[in-house]
Order: sequence, then C-alpha cells, then structure tokens
Amino acid sequence: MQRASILEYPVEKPQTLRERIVEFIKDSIVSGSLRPGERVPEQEIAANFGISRTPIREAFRQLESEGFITVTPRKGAVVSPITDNDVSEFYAIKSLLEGYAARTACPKLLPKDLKRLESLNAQMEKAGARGDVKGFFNLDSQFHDTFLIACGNEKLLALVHQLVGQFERFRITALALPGRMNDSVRQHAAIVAAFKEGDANLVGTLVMANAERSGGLLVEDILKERTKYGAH
Amino acid sequence: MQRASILEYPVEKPQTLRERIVEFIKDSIVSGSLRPGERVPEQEIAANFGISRTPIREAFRQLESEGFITVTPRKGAVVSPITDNDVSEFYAIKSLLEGYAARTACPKLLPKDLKRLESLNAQMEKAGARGDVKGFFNLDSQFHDTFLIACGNEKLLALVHQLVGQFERFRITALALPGRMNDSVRQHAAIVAAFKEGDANLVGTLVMANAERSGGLLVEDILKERTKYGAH
DNA sequence: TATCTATATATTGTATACCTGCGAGAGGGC
DNA sequence: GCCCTCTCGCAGGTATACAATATATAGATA
Repeated sequence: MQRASILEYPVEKPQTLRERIVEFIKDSIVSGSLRPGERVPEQEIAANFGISRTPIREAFRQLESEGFITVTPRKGAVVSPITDNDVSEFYAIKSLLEGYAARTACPKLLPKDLKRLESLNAQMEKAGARGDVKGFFNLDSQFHDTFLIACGNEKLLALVHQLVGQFERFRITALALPGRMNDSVRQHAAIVAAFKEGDANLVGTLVMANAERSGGLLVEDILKERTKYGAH
Repeated sequence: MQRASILEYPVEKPQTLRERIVEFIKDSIVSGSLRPGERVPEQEIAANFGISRTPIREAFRQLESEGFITVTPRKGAVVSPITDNDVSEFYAIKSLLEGYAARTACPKLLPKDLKRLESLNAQMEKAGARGDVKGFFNLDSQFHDTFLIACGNEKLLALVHQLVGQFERFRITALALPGRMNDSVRQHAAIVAAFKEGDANLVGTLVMANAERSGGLLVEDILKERTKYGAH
C-alpha cells in the first residue's frame, strides 16, 4: 500500500469514501500490489489516505462479501488466497453459466449483435498481434457480455460479473500465456459462425469449451510454476 | 421491526454485534416481517436494540452485497423488492447449477449417500402428509445439499447457498402450493432411482425439471395473486 | 390558488474516542 | 534449561459526536 491522497484517486463515479476505498482495494488486489495472504490493516490505510477507520471498515464488509478479503473477528483482514483449485472451480462455473447464456441468447441475437461480435473479434485479433493483453482482455469481456446480456437473465449477468471480477487477475494471466490470444480468436470465430447458423447447442458447447480451455491452461501453468519454485 | 433485546436474540454462534444484526435482519426479511420496499432506518434499529449505529451500518454493507437490501447514498436502505421476473431468473440459475452438480456428483455418490437420499425423501413424504412445510423445506435443502456437496465444487455449493438464502421465502411459498410437496416427493424418487442407475444425464435432467417445476408453479401463483388483487 | 423558495428537520456519512479481546514477550517457578 | 503465567501493547469492535445532504413543510409571491 503506497501513500496516496484519496482526493485524487477516483476521477469518476464513486461518491462516498467507502465506495472509493472499495474500488481502490479491488484495484490493488487485482493488479497484484496487494498479494494474497497479505494483511490489510485498517489503521495503515486510514493513515495513508488521511481518513478515519469508519469508511474503511464498511468497505471491508463489502469486500468480504464479494470474496476479496477474509476477515477474522479480533484478528483482522487478509487478502483472500486463491488456490489452483479455486481457479479450476471458477472456470467450471463460468463455463456452465456462459454456456447457458449463449444457448439462450442464440435465437435472440439481432443482426447488430452479430456484427458487434465479429467486430470485437477482429479487434481482438489485432490486439493479440501487438501483444496488448489488457486491450484484448477488455474486448474479450465485451464479447462475452454481448450474449450474456442478450440471454435476458439479468441475475445471471450480475452473477457472472461478480465472479469474473474476483478472478480478473487470473483471467489476464491466462490470456498472457503463449499463443492463448490467437487460440481464443479462433474459438471466437467458431462461436460467431455457430451463432450465425443459429445452432444453439453448438454455440453453448463452443462457449463452454472456450472457458474450459482457458481454465485448463491456467491451472496447468499454476501447477508448473509451483513445481518450479518448490511446494507452496 | 419490533422491540427486542439484542442480548437475548441469538442463542448461538454469532460473536459480534454486526453478525447478530445481519442474522436478525435476514430472518426478518425471510419471515416477511420486513417487507420488500420497506425502509430500514439505522436509527430505529439502533434504538430498538439499544446499540449504536456503527455495527448496523456494517451489517447493511454485508446485506447489500448479498442482495437483501438496496442502499442509496444519503437516502438510506430499503428491503430489495423481488419481482416475478427475479423469481423466474433465480429458478433458471438454480436449475442450471444444481443440474450440473447432480450430473457431476452421479458417479461420485457413495452407497451411504444413496441411503441418505432415500431416507430424506421418506421423511419428506411424512412431512408432506402432515402438511409440515417448514420441516419439508429443511429436508429438501438437505436432499439437494447431498449432491451439491458430492459434486466436489465448493464454490458452486457456496454460490447456490447464497442464492437460495436470498429466495428462501419464495421457496417455502412454492412448497406450500397445493400438491407441490407430494409432487416433489415423486420427482425426488425418480432422481434417486436415476442416481442408482448411474445415469448422470438423466439425473441432471430430472434435477433441472424439479427446479423448473417449482419455479414455474410459483411464478404462475404470483401472477395469479397479482391479478386477483389488481396491478402492482 | 398554485408554484417556487427558503428554512427546518430527519437521516445518513464521517471522525474521534473508548472498550475489549488476543498475542507477544518478560519474568518467575519447577 | 524449559515451561508456565502474567502483563503489556496492539488491533479490531463499539459508542458517541459532528458534518453534510435530502426531504418536508411553511411562507411568500405571482
């Protein structure tokens, strides 16, 4: 946690201090400047931002509910550690939810949605070519949101957003694996084609495969890294 | 919100005031004594329990993240309204997640799990016969938890628990519909039989059908009630 | 009479101070 | 020398006080 003035941090939306703190800590965790297992003392944050502990404690409650930190009464908060098993479980759920969304969205997609999917994938191809992982990531999110929104189940959309938000760091890592972006572009192309055909079952299967492949490669990579550096 | 002493409320687990407040408000919402759309003023709760607003505000953050209340900055908290559309979306997701869990759990179920499922369903039949909705509900939850646990995806289990907790009130209403408990017992029997056969796909389909039927009947009932009492 | 405005009130957001429980370290006893 | 215990300090939990904002109400003016 670096020194910072809360006044200058969020240029946009958030109104209350609590909301700003939530955003800041999420960013810190997702970007890796706060590492899993690391303690998050209220006082330190309060001092660094020059505010009281009250909004910070409220932010902690929210972050705890969303899975970013783990709070033990009378002991304090730590960044929730995420294991390879968590990652594996996450991708299984993402695959399931997105697969359903895609199947359901298939007959509902409008021509402009199809155009959008094609356009996004074309941009992704470019981003992949220049190695722009972050750019690719944003486009990929929009791609998936397209059919998550079109499926019409808003609760499902919210649920997926909550999940992917928590695992953002890992999803970016997965994209950065060698060849993964190009691979993903090919999968997306197949998905768009299936959408055009109106083959809902095929679309569902392909979307699930897309998630499972990311998950599989990432878990493999995590296990490899672990072996390299020795156990835990 | 009635007068009560926080000291006497929870006889068990919770340690901090915040946790007790969370439990209390959840119970109040689920039981219906706090109605959707109703305001939840911090001061009133603080006064009724004889405590300060601090733990209550923290409880609000948690309840907000879990979907029980909606907080608008500088305006306050209201119990989240739930529409028939929300119910419909909820059952779609429950069906999906539990269907997957059942399919995955199928080859993993031990003989004692099968025994447990049979025993639970037998108890449900009795509970249904004597019209014990609450008892049936608890048994039903255990029935579903059996394969949710066995499927091995802990995150999935937690997700389903979070969802069903939020919709508990409606699920009880669904069970109380005429004939629904007997109907459910029959569906459960078919599910157990499919588990014994080891037919994972059939199990998944039956579990999904079970959820969808509850959801369908409930939404129908909600719409009927609405028509009876006039719009909104 | 209707509408606009200003003031008052109620409620939430934040800061500060105090209390309590847990853990680390020092001291003494075995 | 080792272990047990007591005490002190730190960090989180709660209470209270103050600041800011939204809503309601009352008054004045068109």
